[in-house]
Amino acid sequence: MMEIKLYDSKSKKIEVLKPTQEGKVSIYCCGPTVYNHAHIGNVRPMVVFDNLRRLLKAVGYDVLFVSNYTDVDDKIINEAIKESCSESEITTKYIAAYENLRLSMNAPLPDITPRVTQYMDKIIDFINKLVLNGSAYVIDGDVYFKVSSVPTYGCISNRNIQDLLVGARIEENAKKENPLDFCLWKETKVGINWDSPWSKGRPGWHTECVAMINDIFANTHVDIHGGGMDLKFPHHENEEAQAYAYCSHSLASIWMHNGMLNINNEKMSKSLNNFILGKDLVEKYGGQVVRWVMNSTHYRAPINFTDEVFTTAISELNKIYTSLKQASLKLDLINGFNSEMDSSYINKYLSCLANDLNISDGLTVLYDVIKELNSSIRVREIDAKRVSALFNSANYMLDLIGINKYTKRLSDEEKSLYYSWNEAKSNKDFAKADALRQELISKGIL
RNA sequence: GGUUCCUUAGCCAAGUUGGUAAGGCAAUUGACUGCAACUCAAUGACCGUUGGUUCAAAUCCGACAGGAACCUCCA
Repeated sequence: MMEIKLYDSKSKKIEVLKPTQEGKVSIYCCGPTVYNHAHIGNVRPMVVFDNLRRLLKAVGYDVLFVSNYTDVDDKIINEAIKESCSESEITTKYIAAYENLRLSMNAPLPDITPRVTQYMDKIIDFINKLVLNGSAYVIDGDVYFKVSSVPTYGCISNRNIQDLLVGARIEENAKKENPLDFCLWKETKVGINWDSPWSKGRPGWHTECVAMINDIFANTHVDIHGGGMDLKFPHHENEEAQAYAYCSHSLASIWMHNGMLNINNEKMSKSLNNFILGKDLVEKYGGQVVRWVMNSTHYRAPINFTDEVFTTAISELNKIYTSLKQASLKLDLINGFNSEMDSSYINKYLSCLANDLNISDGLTVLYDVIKELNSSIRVREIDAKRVSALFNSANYMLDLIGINKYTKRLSDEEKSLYYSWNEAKSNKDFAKADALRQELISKGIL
């Protein structure tokens, strides 16, 4: 099996993926808090981890991909109050919207999508174990995690407790033993809440993922844990700390973080009023173009969205599909399709992707294929075997990064239309030829 | 204040272990074409600035300039 190399945020090195179970890879990716439509920042991890999932499957792994929905949160409660409805009405609505968005981005749903509300017993149980083993403490119905109980605290985000304390804001919550301690359970009187040994309340955000991983995956461990760069601290740091406190080992073999997204060189934020929803962008350009743009920059680097990058993406996709369309047409006319691929191109492509998902590098291989394809269909009599292999290879490469394959085939009627056009041309009946050409174009055949 | 990261042609962008820079878009020129479109070919980089290490640096080390993220909810 081809070796997969991925950058691990914790070791700060590119590591070879060594799954705990032979032939199987487990991935957990922090999902959205479903209080609103997903913004384009949420779209990036969809794409990045879907690319990873596709690659792992392509090289032969059995992949278990889990991503949660945070459906208990202050923002959800506030939204429910604002809309005067229940929390679950809010979350149901936005989970559906999120799933639609995923599908429009050609990112299939995860294998499992646990929700906090479904795991409340497990979460309470998990917190309780941390209280019992002394790494968490209870004050007035709240439960806090004791950061000092974990000597490795800071290992994910490369911080030390000293620096964090210096930089910490003045904490209004005087109840905590240490300003860095974070809330695992919070007593609450507003909004939805659950009974617990400590109070009626709800869990803190940082504890849900660990508790769910603990329940879903064996040994409180996943091969790959992913999310946005901004989750490194405090979210992932706190997850890791809880895992250590709970079972004395790391939560994940590889911690992957995708880069952020800027709009015209500015951070996307509500205050700057440059907040773009995923659905709006998809409506404007289509999921394929958006995905192509996201694929064009390495996943760890920030992407800057400008109109120009979308214009470029449209040109690039057009060029590729034009080539595939013409090749398909030529093959279709002579029933020249087979299922072969060019293994040399494919292997080269795979090894680019296997190197920490270097899609840019991989695209050079795709462009090589397209170039050869274009040349090979311009001859009088095409080599169907070769053209087909190139065509299939390009399609396969596109699919690996979540871009649609070209699959259209001509009907007999469409074929005869094409022949009529050729005939008119050879008869030098250009008026008729132009009319037929127009028809072929409007039918998407040319 | 602390911690990271980035700066490669008009634009996007790759560049594991140092050996004089992939690719794409746009542009110009040419070829092909009934006219187009498509396609093919050709044409571009003192790798932010400046010191240093080295036979050799975009790649390592230092300084400077500019930009970004995190340290608080955030993908």
